[in-house]
Amino acid sequence: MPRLNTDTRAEIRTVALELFSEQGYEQTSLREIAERLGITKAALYYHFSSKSVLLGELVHPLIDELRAMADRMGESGFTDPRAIVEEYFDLCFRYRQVFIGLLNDVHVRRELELVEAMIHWRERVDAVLVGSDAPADRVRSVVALGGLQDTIILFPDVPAAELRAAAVDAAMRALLPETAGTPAAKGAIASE
Amino acid sequence: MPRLNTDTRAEIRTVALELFSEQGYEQTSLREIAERLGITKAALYYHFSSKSVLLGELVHPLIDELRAMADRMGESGFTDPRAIVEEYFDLCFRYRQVFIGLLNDVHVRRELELVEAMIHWRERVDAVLVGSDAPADRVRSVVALGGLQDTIILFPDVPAAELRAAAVDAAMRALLPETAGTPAAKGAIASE
DNA sequence: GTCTATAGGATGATAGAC
DNA sequence: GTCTATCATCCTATAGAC
Repeated sequence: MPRLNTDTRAEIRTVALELFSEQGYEQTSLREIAERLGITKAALYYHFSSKSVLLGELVHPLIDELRAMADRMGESGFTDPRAIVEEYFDLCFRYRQVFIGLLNDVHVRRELELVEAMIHWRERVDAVLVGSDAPADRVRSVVALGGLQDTIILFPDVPAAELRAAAVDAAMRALLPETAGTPAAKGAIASE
Repeated sequence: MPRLNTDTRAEIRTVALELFSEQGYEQTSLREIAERLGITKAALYYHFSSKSVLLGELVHPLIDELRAMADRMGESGFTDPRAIVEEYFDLCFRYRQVFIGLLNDVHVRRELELVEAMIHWRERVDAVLVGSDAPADRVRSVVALGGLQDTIILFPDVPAAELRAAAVDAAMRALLPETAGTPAAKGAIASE
């Protein structure tokens, strides 16, 4: 019989994200998800045609937002490094459960062909952040954004505002060209 | 019959590391490993008592070295931030296949109880690198070391020396306290 | 050291009743 | 929408022959 007053589809997504994040995608069976909801695997298949489709619905919103962010850069005047770094932090933070639990999962990256997408995204962002596509320069951007992400994973209990301020600050310094130490070196970057 | 002129045990380790890195630990079956070596699963079990033990033999050397590095800090005079960051880069680089392929695998981290180990390690290293255990300060260390790791993953084709120079440099800047821009702020850190 | 054969179990997915 | 029952497939691991 139908369960009362519930949006089963949404509940499945919620439980799936929880379990995928905790245990990994492959290590979580549809049986587990169904059991926690008090339904059967077959009912689950009524709502999602496959395990992979369920995964996609969890991850795609983040991917889409990342893509939209990259699109907005370059086109419009969205080129201020600090603004970009801050927005990237906010995006990672908003989707932190997906970020931590799913984007780091080997199988998820394979299944959704995420590696190429992310590399491509990074290339575009790096170019704007350090104004170069030479590896020696892009390294700075990778340290900045990669390090930024890690703070969200490693400090789940630090208040968001405090974390954001400290992390963005450190990331901005990582972005500075090698001749750093001279605050005026790149105007908007070095100033606060 | 025994295969000629081969060290099967070592070959298993090599092939396992390759496949685990490419596909993830759980996604790689012992059948696959055995097939690639031209032996059977049963032979594999002769050399390694379980899949988990095989995994442990691949990962433990790295864990041990990380631990040894943390032990050397504090005790002896091994406290120069740049030296620590450089050694951390070298360690990550030397074990990059394990680092990229296994430490990022959810199931591996679970199975080897790696999360607590890594968090503990980071706490000790952070304290030496930024001289504080306040989150606002530790963030700098996390950005520095986390970002450093990412460069190894994202730039597999950049010559090691070039990568190291650029990555360590960016990481060192991320470590600077918020009042950065004044090169003399922390002596050895800011100078090159 | 390596083999064949198999136990024992979990999994994703489907068919068809209600 | 949810169920029961089942399929086909894969897995880790073991027993015992050679």
